[in-house]
Formats: sequence, C-alpha cells, structure tokens
Amino acid sequence: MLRKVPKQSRSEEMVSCILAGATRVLRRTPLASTTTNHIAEVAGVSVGSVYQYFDSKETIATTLFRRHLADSAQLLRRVRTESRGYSAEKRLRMPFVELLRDHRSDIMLHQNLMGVMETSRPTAETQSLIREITNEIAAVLGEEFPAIDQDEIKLCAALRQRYSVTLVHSSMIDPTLDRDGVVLDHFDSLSKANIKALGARARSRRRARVS
Amino acid sequence: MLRKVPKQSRSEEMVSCILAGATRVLRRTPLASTTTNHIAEVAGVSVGSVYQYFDSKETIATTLFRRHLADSAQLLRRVRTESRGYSAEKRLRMPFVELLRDHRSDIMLHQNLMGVMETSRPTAETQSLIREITNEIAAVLGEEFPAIDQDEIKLCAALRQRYSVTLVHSSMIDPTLDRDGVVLDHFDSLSKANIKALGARARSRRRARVS
Amino acid sequence: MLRKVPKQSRSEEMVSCILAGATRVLRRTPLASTTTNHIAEVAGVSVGSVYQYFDSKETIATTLFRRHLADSAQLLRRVRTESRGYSAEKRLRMPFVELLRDHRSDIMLHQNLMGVMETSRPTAETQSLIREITNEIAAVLGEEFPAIDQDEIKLCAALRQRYSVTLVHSSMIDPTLDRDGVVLDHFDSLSKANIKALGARARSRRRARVS
Amino acid sequence: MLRKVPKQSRSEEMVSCILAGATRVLRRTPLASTTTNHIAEVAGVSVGSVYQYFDSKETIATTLFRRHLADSAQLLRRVRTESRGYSAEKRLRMPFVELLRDHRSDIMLHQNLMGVMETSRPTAETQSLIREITNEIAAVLGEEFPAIDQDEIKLCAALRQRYSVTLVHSSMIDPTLDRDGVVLDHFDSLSKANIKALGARARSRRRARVS
DNA sequence: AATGAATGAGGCTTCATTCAT
DNA sequence: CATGAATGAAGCCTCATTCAT
Repeated sequence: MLRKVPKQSRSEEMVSCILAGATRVLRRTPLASTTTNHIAEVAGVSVGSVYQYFDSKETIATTLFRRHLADSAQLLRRVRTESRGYSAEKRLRMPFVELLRDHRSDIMLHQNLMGVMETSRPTAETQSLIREITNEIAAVLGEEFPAIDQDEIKLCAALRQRYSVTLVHSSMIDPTLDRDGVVLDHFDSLSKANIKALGARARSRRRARVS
Repeated sequence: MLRKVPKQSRSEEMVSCILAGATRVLRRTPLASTTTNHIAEVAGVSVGSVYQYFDSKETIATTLFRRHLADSAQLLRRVRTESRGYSAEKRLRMPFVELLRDHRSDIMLHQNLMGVMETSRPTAETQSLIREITNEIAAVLGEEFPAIDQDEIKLCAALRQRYSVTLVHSSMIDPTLDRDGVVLDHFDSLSKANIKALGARARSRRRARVS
Repeated sequence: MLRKVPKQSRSEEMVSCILAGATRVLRRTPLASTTTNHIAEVAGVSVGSVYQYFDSKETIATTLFRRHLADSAQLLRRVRTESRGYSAEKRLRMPFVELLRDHRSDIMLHQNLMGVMETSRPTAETQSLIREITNEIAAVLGEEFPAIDQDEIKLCAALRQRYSVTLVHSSMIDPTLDRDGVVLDHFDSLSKANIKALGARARSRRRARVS
Repeated sequence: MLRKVPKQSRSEEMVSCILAGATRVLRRTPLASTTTNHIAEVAGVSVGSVYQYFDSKETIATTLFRRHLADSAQLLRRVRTESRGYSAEKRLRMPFVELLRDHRSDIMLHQNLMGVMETSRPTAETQSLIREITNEIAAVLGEEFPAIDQDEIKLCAALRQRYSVTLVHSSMIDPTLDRDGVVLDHFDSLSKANIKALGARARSRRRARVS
C-alpha cells in the first residue's frame, strides 16, 4: 500500500508526519473537500513528499483507517485477556464503551474514515483486520458457549461487530442518541438479543440434527 | 429545498426525470465521485435544468433520501391497514422484510443516501418524516396494547425503529451476514424482547394502579 | 436598434417597463454582472418579452445611453436659447453643473452607461447624438467669437465636451474631487484655457494666412 | 495583491509572462470579454499558474495599472533629472507628450486600465503611486519657484496632474481631437495658466511679507 | 530524497437565448 | 404577443499529479 516501505528513521518520520497531518486535517474537514496540498501543508512537508509515500489522498485515508482497525483489534485483545472470568456480555461491553468515547471525541475524523470503507471496496489487508476483530469477539463468545458451533459463533460475532459500529456511528449523527446513555441502552438490548439468538440457533440446529 | 417549486406539469416531470437519473447514477457511483453533469446526462436533461431545481448533487441526494423515508412511511401505513387482526409482531415483521430486500437489491444507492444523513445535520422535514415512521410503528403497537400509555408505546416504537435501521444497515455493509437469515433471526429476537418489555411495563403499571 | 418599433400603446408600455427595470438594476449592479433575467424580473415582465424588443442586454444599455445623450442635448439647447446675452463661459457652465448633479445622484448607473461606450464602437445614431451636443456647444462659442473659423470652433467644442464628460466621471471615481467644488474649479480652469486656446489658434491662423 | 509572492526566479518569470500576455490581450479585447483562459493561453502558461498568482482577471488588470503608474512616475523622474536648467514649462511638457503618444498607440489597453480604476475603489498602493507622480511635478515646480511655499506648489502640481490626465483621456476617447495638435495647444494654455497662477501667488505672498 | 512551482483535465455554475405553450 | 422552463456553451476555478531543481 505504501509506495515505499520506509527503512530509515528519516523516512519513518516523514510518514508519521504525513499521517499526523492528515489526521489533524480530517478532524476538521470532510474527506471530499480535503486536498493533498492542505494535508502536506499541515503536515509541514511538501506535496512531493506526500506522493513519495502515498499514491493518493485515498491511500492516506485508507492507511489511517487501517491503523484505527489495528488499534481496535488490539484493544479487544487486551480487554479479552484481562477480563477472563466475567460474562461475555460484560467483556464485550467494555471495549464498546471505550470505542464510543474515542469516536465521540473525534466525530468527523471517524466519519471520514468510515467514508473510505463505503466508497472503495475493502482491500485484503483491511478485510484481514476486520476478521481479526471479529475473531476477538468470537473468542469471547466461544469461551462462554463452548458447545456452540464455531461458524454460528462467527456469524453472531460478525453481526455484533457490525451493529456496534453502526451504533457508534449513529450516535455521532443523531443528536437524540447522544445523551442519557440511550446508545448504551441500545447496545445492551442488541447484545442481549445477540446472545439469545445464539442460544436459539444452537437449539434449532440441535433439533435439526436429532430429527 | 428545491430552488424553485415546480408549478407547471412540465416542471414536475423535469424534477422526476432528474431524480430518476440520479437514482440510476447513485446505484453505481459513490456520491463523492458523482458529477452534476453525469446526472444530467443520464437523466436526459441539460445541466442547466438540474441547477434550475437543485443547488447541488447533495441536494438531489437529500431529496432522494426524503423520498425514501416517505416511501417507507407509506409502506408501513399500507401494511398496517391491510393487516388488521394479525399480531403486532407479524405486522411489523412484514415491512422489515420488504425493506431488507429493497436495500439489498440497491446497496450502493442506499449507502449513498445514508451518507447524506451522515454528512449533513438532519433538517426539520427529515425529522418529521422519521417521526411519521415512528408513529406508524406506535400505531400498530397501540392497537395490540390499548391499555398502555401512549408515551410508553412511542418510546418502544422509537427503539424498534432504530434497531431495524441498525440491522438493515448492518446487513448492507456486510451482505454475508444475511446468509441463513441471520439478520432476520436477530430481528425476531429483538422484536420479541421489545414486545415483552412493553407487556412487562403494562403489567407493572396495572399493579401500580391496583395497589 | 429596437427589434420592432412599438406601435401600440401596450408595446410602448412594455419597452418603458423594460428600460425602467434596467435603469433600476443598473443603479445598483455593474453591467458585467447584470443579467437579462434579473432585468426582466425587476421590470416585472418575462425574459421572452425582453427579447421581443431588445437583441441583448447591451442593446438595452445602449438605448439607455442614447436616451441620456438625447436628454443632455436637449438640456444644452434649452439653456442656450434661454441664456442669450450672457458670456459663453457662463452659458456653458450652467448645464455642466446640472449634469454634474445628475450624475452624482446616480453614480453607478452612469458608470455603466459610460462602460457601454468604452466597450462597443459607437453606432451612427450615437455619434449623431454626440455631434448634436457638440454643435450646441459650438453654437454658444460661435455666438461669442463670430470671427473665428467654424472648424476651429468645432474642435474646441469637441474637446470641451470631452473633458466635461471626463471631469464628471472623474468626480464620480475620485473621492478627493467630490468636495469643496474642486471639480468646478477644474472645470473653470479648463474652460478658460479652452477659450484662450481658441483665441490663440485664431491669431496664429491669421498670422499664417498673412505671411 | 498577488496571491503568492514569487520567491524563486522561476516565479518572477511566470508573473512577467502572465502580465505580458494580459497586456497583449487587453490591447485588443475589452476587459469584460477577456477570459482568464485566454490570458493564460496568450501568455503561454496554464490557467492554474494564473490562479497561482492572481485572484482574477481584475487583479491582473489592477497590477498592470499599477505598473503603468510606476512607469509614469519613473518617466517623470528621469526627465526631471535630465533636464535641469530648462524652464519648468518645458520640463513638464516633455513627459506629457510622451505619455500622450504612449496612450494613443495603445488606446484600448489604457481604456481597460482606466476601467479598473473606475470599477474599484483605489487602494492605498495606487494612491501612493499617484502621490509619487504629483511629487515629481511638484519637484520641478519647486526648482523654478524656490521662494514659493511647498503646500502651494503641491496644490498646483496636483491640479496640473489632473488636467494632464483629463486631456490624455479626452484624446483617447476621441482620437480625432488630436488633429492639429489641439490637445497639445490646450495643454500649453493650461500649463501657462498654471504657472502664471503660481507666479501670482508668489508675488502676492512676497507683497504680503513686505507690507 | 525533498521541494514546491507548473500543469491542465475536469467539475461547478451561470445566464443569454430559444421555443413550446 | 407574453410567458417562463429548458438548453448548453462557456467561463470560472480547483487540486491531483508531475517534474525540474
């Protein structure tokens, strides 16, 4: 994805600069009206240098998005390893709350990053990161429901991930959701339904196998 | 919203043409890379005509989004009037299934429409349309639970609407989630929980009144 | 110049309406950013009607300019016939003062009308109107200097007309000229020089003829 | 005024190119019907480069006008330093003749430049350049009449400058006025009157001081 | 590598003019 | 004739990208 993998510290610094600049810009400006020149200016480097390391502004946004995904995956893994013994519901609620807080403090930035996903087809690396996140969720569910089929658990995990994301984004858009913990209430409802559905599907499958 | 309210039938036709063209374009192209000229071309009208009625492509998308909301409200109303006698759960499932199908057959179009919501603050008219949809849901719930307080019903309706939207969009962002009816299973779980909660509130209220 | 000479009262009314509208518009808007549609709107008629009577917005401005020239010529003629017996200097000062007042009350309008002159080559009719004005000035000078050659007088008249116009316009542009009668002082200086030059050329011609 | 102050020699060249191109265009085309693209094309640079340095064609014309003022000031200074010993009248006539010739060989260009003045309020820089020109005239007068009060001389210089401009523009609007040196004759009349007035003031002052 | 000036395709928008009603 | 919606050529301007220094 990077045109050139930075090997020297100077190059790494350059890339960090550009990404930091882009982050600052995307916090205030919709991606559509962001310009490469502006990113370069804010980053304190020249446009030429931006093109030294990135193919286009979409590439920059995508990189930023991948970093965000990687951070999220890491958060989930950390919480999972540190929370053994608690119920799946609790273990999955914690990172949600944290992500919610992160997003709220940088609404436009995250809207911009989401926009990247919506506009371009996800790359293999992006999909792999998403899978990593789903796997983390699935791991927690699997520890609570060891009897349930792995595929089934992965589906539930994927759905849960999706609506977590949707809820976070909804909370950024819809001001009525942005207070009194309404979003958390929704999350809890969906979470309960998610786990109940898991049980239901498990039972129906067992019945199907028996008959 | 429209720059000029069409007075002659010719104008109404013009607006329809433009919206139809925009629909066709947005089914294939992300809003960001859509151009006014392209919409005009596909619509078979001149750019000038587009600007006669719309300020920008965003305005067109917003109009389309409002039409979508209006269509959804109408669908709910139609189903409600045609399904008297059935259980609330069934009466609310039907339009969900239909909306789910609609969205999945036009994923990019609906992603584009959602993008409009995400980018701009909702207008009074948009909010009013959403309220209309909530009211339809509330009406169905109210017919099944005539004893329950209106405010209580409205709250449940609002929550149910949000869940539904969340699920539809989740299924849109990752279509693989709809294998094996996973989304529908989750909808059913949520729906049952929603109605159960309503019943619970009804009973507790009755108890409160008795004692 | 007019596409069609209005014969019926309705048509005349139409033309008056359009010119009145254009006048109102050009009082506030530079000709370059004036639009036919706006003129029509302010005039309270449809664009189509404007094109029924005028070829283009330039034609409208030109017509307005011609009316202004005709008015000026009429003013000069009136003052000339009513001021016999006074010195040429006084007789020519009076209309200047009046024109100065007129222009000051409608600065942008007159700037716009001048712009028409500067942009397009003057038509035969325009030139004829200007000649009419020059002739009025020449008549006054001729009455005071009956011995001087007619051609010489016409040249002086033309120059006087030109710098009168230039002074009026300068007074509109340069704020330092717009107070304490500075413009009038200039006019008087130029006027005196004009008349002196007339005498000087007369003498030099006489000398040339003699030798 | 310039969007960006050219730092590299390449940039200065660019700006010169654009101004040269604009000059060539404005010699043939009224500013109103001049386009940025056309200027760029004639200048042999891309539109983008034009916009890198100028906000609009008006800005370009304004720059050209300022250069013209600066050139005029320089001309006056040069003539003044090279003509010591001659009478003030002769020293001031020379640059007038030259400016007259310049303007007549580029009538439309100078009409366009004047148009800029008429359309926009004069900036501080423009006013400063005009003051510079007035100072040059005042310097010449001051050398001939060292006894006269500076303020008095400045007033005469300012008036003389205005007359000159008025005459030059008159001859531009109607070139036939320059047959037989009519404009020059008028200039001489005004010049004599101007200097006579100065002498008169000088004498009256001396008298005032004596008595 | 870094720089930043130069490029120019292409999007946006206006508005003079036409023409069906 | 009057109307005003429709047209589309043409100007404006931006900004992703290149490339000489």
